[in-house]
Amino acid sequence: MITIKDIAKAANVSPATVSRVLNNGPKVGANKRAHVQKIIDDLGYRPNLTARALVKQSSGSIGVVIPEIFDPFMAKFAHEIESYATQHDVQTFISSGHNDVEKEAMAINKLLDNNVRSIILHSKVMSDEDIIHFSKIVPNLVLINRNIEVIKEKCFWVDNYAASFAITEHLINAGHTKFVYLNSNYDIEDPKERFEGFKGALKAHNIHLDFNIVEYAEPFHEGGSDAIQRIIKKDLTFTAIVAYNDQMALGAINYLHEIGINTPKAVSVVGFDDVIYASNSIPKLSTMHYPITEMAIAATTTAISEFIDSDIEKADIPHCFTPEIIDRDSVKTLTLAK
Amino acid sequence: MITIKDIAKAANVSPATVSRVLNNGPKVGANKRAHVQKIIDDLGYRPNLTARALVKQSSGSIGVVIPEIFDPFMAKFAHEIESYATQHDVQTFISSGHNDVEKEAMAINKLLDNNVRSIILHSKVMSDEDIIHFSKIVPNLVLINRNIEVIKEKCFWVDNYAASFAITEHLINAGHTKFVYLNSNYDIEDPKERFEGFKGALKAHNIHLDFNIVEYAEPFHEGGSDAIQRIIKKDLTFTAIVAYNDQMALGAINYLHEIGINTPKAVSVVGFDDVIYASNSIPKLSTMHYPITEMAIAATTTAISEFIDSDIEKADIPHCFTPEIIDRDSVKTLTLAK
DNA sequence: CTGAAAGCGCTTACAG
DNA sequence: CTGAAAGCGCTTACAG
Repeated sequence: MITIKDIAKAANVSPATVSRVLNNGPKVGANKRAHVQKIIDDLGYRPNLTARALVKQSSGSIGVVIPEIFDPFMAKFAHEIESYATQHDVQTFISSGHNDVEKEAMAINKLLDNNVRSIILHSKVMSDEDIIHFSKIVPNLVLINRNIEVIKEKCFWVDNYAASFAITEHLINAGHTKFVYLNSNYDIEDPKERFEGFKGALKAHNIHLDFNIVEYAEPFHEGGSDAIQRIIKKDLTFTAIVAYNDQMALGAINYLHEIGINTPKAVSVVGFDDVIYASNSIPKLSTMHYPITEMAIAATTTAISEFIDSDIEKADIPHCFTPEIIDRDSVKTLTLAK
Repeated sequence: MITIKDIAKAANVSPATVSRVLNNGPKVGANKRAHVQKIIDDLGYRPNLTARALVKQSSGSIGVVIPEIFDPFMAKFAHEIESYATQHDVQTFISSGHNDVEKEAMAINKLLDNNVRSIILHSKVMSDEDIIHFSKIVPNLVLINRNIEVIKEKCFWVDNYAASFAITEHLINAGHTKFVYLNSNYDIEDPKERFEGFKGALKAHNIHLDFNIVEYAEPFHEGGSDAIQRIIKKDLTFTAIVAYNDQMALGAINYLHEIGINTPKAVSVVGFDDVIYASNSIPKLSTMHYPITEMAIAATTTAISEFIDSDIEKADIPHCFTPEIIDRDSVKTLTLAK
């Protein structure tokens, strides 16, 4: 391994000077700087980041803790964060928290042991108190999909209410009044907020809400399938399904297809998230586009802005994001008899 | 930050002794060991991994370089590697190489700068020479989905020929003789090997192969859709489609659906990989199950076996894997008139 | 069984 | 503008 001393020797300067040119430090003569730089290049020297991290008491890396890398929604987040961080020459550690408080805490601690400069956390299971606790320990804790008042400037979240309101209204504008709502059975904020948005839209249009029309299940393909199956058994009349997310929507569509009910001819369906499947399904799903890229950039910028050269004004970074309607093929406009 | 010196002072021993109990080192009296351990626990001391890595000239982390975290197939690989590594208390760095030789090399170098102990690489764009070059620089370079003779013991790959042969034969056994092959247009080994397997199966059953029936496209949903569209224009007769992978298969199924051709009634379709979509589509896709979990475990074991306590015999780790047929709903058995 | 000392490869006051 | 020196938090021969 070639070290800073080797360069110093070869260049006939002190290690301190080499270090200064490496870090674009001040007070190095132009000539000497060029000379040293040439030797660095010639010998292909690469600084040992571990040593640097030790003296600086901090590495040039950030950590990311998400529930599962495997989940396509999360994978996209991780991908966008990593890609943006890499552009700015910062290394990213990605860890899974598996939706378990203990495991998330463990992941954070491991990251801390590795002296990351910042952690971007996506947690739906930690309490506000847990997170506030960690925000005091972690050098720079940034949160995605979470809004905690006291650390608001480190939070990036989506306006679930407005988004759910909008997609429901989209259906109402298409003439639908008989709804089914397929909700997630996870005990977190998002399902509640989205359901509130749904209720809000119905109310705004004077549509009565019968709680019989909502079913809860795991927010995945199977869950959507199960939930709609339970609805069907109730023998209700409906023309539109609002699902908690795309996966549930797609699960419902598939179940309906199996029993001979066509989407969108017989029933319209909308999802939420706009995951990759949404545009590859039959029919292509109308849904709310989750601004993952924008959120990832905002969060990563906040995570790294303190240790990179950046001309981004913090004040310009948005914290609350509103998804947009992507209207594809799963919604039919009703022509009313009345 | 609480350091080893703080513990030493509190326990009235030398830092060396603390270090020894931390590392389960030899030659520490049981009493003293217990005493020191208690102080460590009480104070909640966590060793600084950066410092340790510096003196050991190597961290307890491994690096993973994959084309894209975002790709569900790759995300699964990354997930399985990370999860297995975490079980053994080793931290994982995940980087994207973006299918670009320069970027992959960059990712590897960055990982090296961070003193990872091993790198698991999934590269389809580097030449054998490039990889052999890196295998000399990287402490322990492990390859997935690649088989390079001279570093065979570090390689883990799939028998594409056998797998493709098997799934094609599955179709032949169901009575199909008129095929279409939708291939990837990537200039890498896999498409060639799988196509050879397809040809091999036809030959074994004396079925004539007209090269007119193969079309090339990007190995994604759109590509499958494009490719089958080109086939349709040729006005060929066929009852079965063998696709390079699930995404192309699904793209083809969707396009056929749009023009009113039903799978599997009118045409049977098989994929390859068994990605998550394959079991959530309409119809559920018959495909070859890629043993990602098993391969990830084998690769990770090889990557970390040298620095963890492990009773796994290296000789017991398989290197070549054969996918299995998963028969779902996209293949129809033909009852022949003849 | 235990401790004092050297050293891993850097950075950064400090002094000049 | 430049260098000698100290130190980041550990581990590990070496000596006893």
